[in-house]
Amino acid sequence: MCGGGQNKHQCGCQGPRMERFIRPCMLLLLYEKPAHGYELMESLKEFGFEDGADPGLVYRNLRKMEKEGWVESEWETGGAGPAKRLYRVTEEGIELIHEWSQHIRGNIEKLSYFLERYHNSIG
Amino acid sequence: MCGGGQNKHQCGCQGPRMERFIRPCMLLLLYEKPAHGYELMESLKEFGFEDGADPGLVYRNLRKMEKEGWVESEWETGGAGPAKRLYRVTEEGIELIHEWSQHIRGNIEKLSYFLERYHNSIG
DNA sequence: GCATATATATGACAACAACATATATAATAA
DNA sequence: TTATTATATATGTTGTTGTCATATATATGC
Repeated sequence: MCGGGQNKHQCGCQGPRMERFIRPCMLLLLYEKPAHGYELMESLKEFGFEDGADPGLVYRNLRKMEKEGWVESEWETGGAGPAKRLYRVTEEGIELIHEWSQHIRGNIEKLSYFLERYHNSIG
Repeated sequence: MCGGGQNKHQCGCQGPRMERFIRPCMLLLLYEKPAHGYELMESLKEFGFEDGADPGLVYRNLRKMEKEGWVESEWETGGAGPAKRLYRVTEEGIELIHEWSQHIRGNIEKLSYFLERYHNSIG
């Protein structure tokens, strides 16, 4: 999210990065429409990955989530360009989206508490 | 925040953890009142670090932030118990709190976008 | 023929949370 | 008196992860 690299920001604060936020985003995108990695890199911009997500991050997460059984893939040959691996979310992955949403809700509350407290003491 | 360890949750989702959220929280606490590490471990509970933050995490972050010039410390001997290192936030650290708050605001927006989209497609 | 866009993949490195453990001091309970 | 607990700081080790660089291959446009 921030902290140098492709999602730079000006201050030296380096955080918080919310590293694994990319995973629920990817699952939700795949729920909406099966897609391949290159496509996800683009559409992740909508979730705040400003310059498009890092390819290594996307592909490795897809591999890992497939290993975990959250997504499944099939090769798509015969289209334009090189062969693409089409991913779709599994039932298990869909359950995970629901659980993740709960945690994201909790994280919003925690971040909001920080902001509230910040305003009361400094802001 | 979640993802195993001291801040466990039941689902296997492992994220997002928002790792470095501890740093702005520590700075804000030190702005409100100079404190030592052991004290911070306790008061971090108020920010959602449920079982109290990990000692290693707290002390290493204090060291690192002192190295960066965001906090400064002095030994406090002569009280009850072992000597404690009293930390206070520097001017530079205070500026950082402001910048961090902006990013936290941004992160809330991103997480909220996820939730909104989640509700529109599944929830 | 050559550059570019598309598409997937991996190697290397640094940052960080997580967990375990070591240390010392004072107060309290047995 | 001894053992235990609370206080307080610190470090070593491991696994995960983001980041960056790079390798590979295919199709399209110039």
